[in-house]
Amino acid sequence: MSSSLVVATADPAPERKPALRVLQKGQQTKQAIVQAAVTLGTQVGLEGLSIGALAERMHMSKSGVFAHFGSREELQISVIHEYFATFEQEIFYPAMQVQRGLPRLRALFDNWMKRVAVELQSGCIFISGAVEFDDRTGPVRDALADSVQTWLSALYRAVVLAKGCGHLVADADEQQIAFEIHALILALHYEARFLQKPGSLARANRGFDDILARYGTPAASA
Amino acid sequence: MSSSLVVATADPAPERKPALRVLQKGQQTKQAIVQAAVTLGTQVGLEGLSIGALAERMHMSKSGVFAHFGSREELQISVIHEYFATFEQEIFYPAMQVQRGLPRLRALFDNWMKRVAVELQSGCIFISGAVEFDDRTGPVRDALADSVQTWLSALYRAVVLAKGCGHLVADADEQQIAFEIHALILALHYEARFLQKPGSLARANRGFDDILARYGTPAASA
DNA sequence: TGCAAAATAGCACGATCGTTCTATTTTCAC
DNA sequence: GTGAAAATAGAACGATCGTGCTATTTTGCA
Repeated sequence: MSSSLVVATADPAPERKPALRVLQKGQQTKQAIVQAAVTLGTQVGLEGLSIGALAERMHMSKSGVFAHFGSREELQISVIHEYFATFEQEIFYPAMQVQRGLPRLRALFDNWMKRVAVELQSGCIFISGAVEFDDRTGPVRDALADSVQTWLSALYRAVVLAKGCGHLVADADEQQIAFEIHALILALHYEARFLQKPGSLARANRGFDDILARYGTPAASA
Repeated sequence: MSSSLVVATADPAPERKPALRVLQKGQQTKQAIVQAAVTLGTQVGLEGLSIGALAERMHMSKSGVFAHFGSREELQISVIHEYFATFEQEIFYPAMQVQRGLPRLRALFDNWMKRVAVELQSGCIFISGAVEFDDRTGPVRDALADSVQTWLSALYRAVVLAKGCGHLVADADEQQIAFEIHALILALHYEARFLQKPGSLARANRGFDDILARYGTPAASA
C-alpha cells in the first residue's frame, strides 16, 4: 500500500503531493464512525443500520457521515470488514498461537464461544446478515459471504490439521465436523438469544465435546 | 368462539344480528391476503413485508388491505399464525400418524427436512424472524416466540417419547438431542441458502443419523 | 329488489430513508 | 499566518412507509 521506491518510480502519475497527502483527521473520524456502525449494526442488523441514526450517535450531520462512504452500501461493506477484523483478532489469531491439531481446534472453538457469549446481548452480523442477504445479490452480499466463507475455511483447515496430526481418526469427515461445529454455534445463538432458553451455552459445549469424543484418537493426551 | 347456548345467554349483549352476521367475502379475501403475505414474508422477512407491496401483489389498494388488519403488527401476527399452521400441517400431523418412538422422531425430522429443502429457495419465517426480533419486545415477538417454542416442544416431546419407548438409551439427554437436531436444521439453512454450499443437505441428514447411532438402542429394528 | 352494512378505493398526512447540492468550517502543508 | 483542500453542516429532493379519513362500490339479508 505505501511507498516502495521501485513501485513509486514505476507509477504513471509521479506522486502529486495534494492527492497523496496523508489526512489524519478524516480517516480518524471515519474509523470512529465505522466502529459506532459496527456496534449499531450488531444490534439492528446491516439493513436496519441507517445513516441518520448513526449520525445522531456520532453527534454529526447525516451528510457529514455520508460523505465518508459515498453510499450506504459502502458503509455496510466497511462494517463487514471491520467486524471480520475483530473476529480475526479475538478468535483466529489467538488460536494460531496454540499448537496445531486438537488443542488449536479447541482453542478456536473456545474463543468463538467466548465471543458468542458476548454477542448473546448484542448480536452477530454474520448471522443476521446471512438472513438479510440470503436471496439478494450485489457487493454487500458478496463482501459478507466472502468474510463468512473465509472464517469457515479457517475452521475447516483447523479440523484438517487436527486430522493430519493424528488427533482425529483417519476416516473423520472434516467437512462434516466443521458443519456440525457451525451448527452448534447457530443453535446457541437461536435458542439463547431469541428464545432465551437457559442451558444453551452448556449444550453447545457438550455438543463440541461429543464431536471430539466421537472422532478424537487416544493421542488426545498432548 | 361460536354460539354455545349457555354462553350466549350469559353474554351481556344478547346476539345482535348485524354484529354476528357471517361475512363470506371479507374473510375470504383476508385469507387470500394472508396467504400472499406468507409467500412474500418468507422472501423478505416479517420486517421487509410492506402493505404497499402486498397490495400491489393482490391488485388491491393499500387501504383495502390495511382495513383487514388495522395495523401492520396485526398483519405480521396473522402471517406467523398462518405459517405455523402450514408447519403443523406438513410436518407435525403426518408424523403423528407414525408409531411412537424412533419411527415418529425420524418422520418428524424427515418431514422437516423435506420442508427445508423447499425453503432453501424461499426462506423460513421462524429463522428470519428470530434474527429480526431477537432484541425487541411486543406482540409480534411474542407470537413468533410462542410458535417456535410450541414447535420445538413438539420435537422435544418426540425425543422423550422415543426414550420412553426404549428406543433411546436410558442416559440420553433429551434436551441435548433436541438442541442438536435444531442445530442441524439451522446450519443447513445457513450453509445451503446463504453460502450455497453443496452437500449441506447430506450433512444434515448424516448428522441426524449420527445422533441416532449414538443414542439409539438395539431395539431400533421395529 | 331495496337498503344497511361491509368491503374497498382514493387521497393525504407526517415521518424516515438515502442522496445531492451548496455553504461553511476546519485542517494542514507551505 | 495564509490559502487551498478536506471535512462537515444544512437544507432540500423524491421515494416509501404506516395510518387515518372520506367517498364509493359491493355484498347479502329483508
